[in-house]
Amino acid sequence: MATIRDVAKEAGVSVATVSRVLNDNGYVGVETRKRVLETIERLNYSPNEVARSLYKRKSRLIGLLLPDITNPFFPQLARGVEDEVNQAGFRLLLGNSDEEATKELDYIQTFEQNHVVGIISATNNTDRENYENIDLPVVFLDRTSKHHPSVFADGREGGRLAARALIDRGSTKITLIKGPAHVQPAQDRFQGALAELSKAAVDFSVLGTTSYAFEEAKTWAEELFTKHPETDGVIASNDIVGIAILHEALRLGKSIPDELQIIGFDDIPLSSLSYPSLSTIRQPAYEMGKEAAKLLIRMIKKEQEIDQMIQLPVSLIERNTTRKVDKDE
Amino acid sequence: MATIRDVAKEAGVSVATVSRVLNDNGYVGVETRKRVLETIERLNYSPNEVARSLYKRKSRLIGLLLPDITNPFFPQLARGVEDEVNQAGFRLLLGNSDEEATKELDYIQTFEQNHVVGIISATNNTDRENYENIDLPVVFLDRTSKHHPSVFADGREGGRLAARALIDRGSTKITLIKGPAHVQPAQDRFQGALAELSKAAVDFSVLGTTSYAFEEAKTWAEELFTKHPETDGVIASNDIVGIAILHEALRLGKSIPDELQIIGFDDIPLSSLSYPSLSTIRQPAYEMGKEAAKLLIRMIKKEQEIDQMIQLPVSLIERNTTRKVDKDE
DNA sequence: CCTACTTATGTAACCGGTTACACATAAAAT
DNA sequence: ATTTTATGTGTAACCGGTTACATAAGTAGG
Repeated sequence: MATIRDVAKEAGVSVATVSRVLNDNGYVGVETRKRVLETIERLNYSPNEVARSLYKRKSRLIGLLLPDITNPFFPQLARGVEDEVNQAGFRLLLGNSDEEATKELDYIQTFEQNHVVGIISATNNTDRENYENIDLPVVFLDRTSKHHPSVFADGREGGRLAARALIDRGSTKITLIKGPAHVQPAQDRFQGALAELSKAAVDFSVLGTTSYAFEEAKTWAEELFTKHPETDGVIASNDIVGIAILHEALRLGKSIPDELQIIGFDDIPLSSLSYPSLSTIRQPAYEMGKEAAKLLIRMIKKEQEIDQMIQLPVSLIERNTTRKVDKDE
Repeated sequence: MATIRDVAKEAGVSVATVSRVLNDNGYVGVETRKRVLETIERLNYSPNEVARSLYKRKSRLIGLLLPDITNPFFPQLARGVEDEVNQAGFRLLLGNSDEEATKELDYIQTFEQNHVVGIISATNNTDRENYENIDLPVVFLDRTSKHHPSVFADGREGGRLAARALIDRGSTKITLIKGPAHVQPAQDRFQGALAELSKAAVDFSVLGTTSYAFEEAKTWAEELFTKHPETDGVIASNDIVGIAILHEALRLGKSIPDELQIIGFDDIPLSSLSYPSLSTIRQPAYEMGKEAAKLLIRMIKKEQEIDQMIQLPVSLIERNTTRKVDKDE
């Protein structure tokens, strides 16, 4: 692998000149520049980022910390982040925390050791000491923090929308699935839905769950119909749980949406492919990722004041697990 | 951020000694070691990976190149890779290529510039010049290459299994969906299924597709039933397409699996949550990721000769889009 | 004609680790 | 008692970029 010194020698100039050509700063004569560029080409030279990072004390890497890329919601976030940071010349160091504090800490350390210029984290416990003595730009994604800028969807409003949707469409015995207690956005949705249900003239019950994993979603679906067989409307904590419930309901021979309405949360790509297709509250995951990345990049470039909180709107995606409602009611 | 020199000064030793303590090599007195460790603790020192990488000419990073993390098959691969490399102390630099040669090349360059110690790529065009002048260990995942070790599932056998399954369960007018021509494993499956169908006493037709994206899957599902309304068995190119077809079939009022059997490929997590749940050919994605990582790590450590090709078995996952068959036929 | 500024280029220090080599002492071998 | 060998520690070069500073020539202004 050729170094800048090789190029310098070959082109008959000093390393400083090569560096100037490379970074397009300082004065370089037209002829010299041409010669250097030609030599770079010829030697197939590409600068060593590591050496550069060492001197500059910063790399062109950004750390992205997710709970679990295997959960279909996160790849979309990740893709949004990636597309945006790439455009600005950055690359991603990726980590899955599995919501474990140790793994999280390990990754944060890796990020620092590798001189990342910023971190985007979609992790719980946002205010844990983990993030307190970091002097890097940090943006929380799909989470909120008092101490760091955050990008998230309006979960409360989402919960309200979901509840309103079922109520408006005639469900009267609603079951509200409460997602894991430690997952912030799950609780926001829950609170929003709870508030709306409380205001309305419907019966409802709450079913607590502890994770989002596929396997367990099936268990909860079964539990739901054992505990609340008479329910005629379910607000799921996310689309995976929603689809699991749909599956179980069909297995039990329930007619959807006539006997039972179901509404999910997230709008993961596969939701539109369930049958009946799942009505859901959409979070603009890809856009959220992009916004977080944009925000982080602004922080990295120290552009003016940055918005501390970016809340993106959620929307009701009406598909076929909820009944149609007359527009003019 | 404290440096090794700060630690050395504080502990009253030389940087060499601190380095020896850090890396646990060379001779260090018991007392000295204790003092150094205590100082490291007190200063909250953690070594700068970038400086280390520069001297060693290798980092602790591994490059992972995927077509698109948004496709539900790949997060599983990625997770397998991550879990395995983490255990060996490596971290991941992630890139999505979107199957575009330019992006791919850009990422490979990033990987090299950042001194990654190895690359795992799940990219087509494995034998493109891209990978020819790399003097790093490269493992192809879910793809094969003549020049580099590869980890992949037995796609041909998968195709045969899928075809056999439908034939054995009584489909006689089968439609075989041919995945994108440039995606190697899709073609393997296709060839396998084709071979099996050709041998059997069934009618069949082939429908070509050009991508795996969600949106387009719906289009092909519609196209399928327009062109071949009488089909009673579909071999989908992957689970997403399979689920899209299932969705469309149900929308058209077809009874599954009585009127129409469907078999997918991959066994993505959501396949078991479709209704009826999707029968499919399972690829052990997580394990494939792990195997690829293990292989790469062995190459990095230059342990003995390495297996050039690791083929993992596929298996038929019989769920409810195929009919039950008597065991003793 | 002299000063001041612009343009062009080179030298060497620096970033923060790692390690070859030198040196010193103590213990073991001859 | 002398030579080896094992143990413990320090000095400085090195990895490959970037950049502060020095030097020099050309040219614009007074």
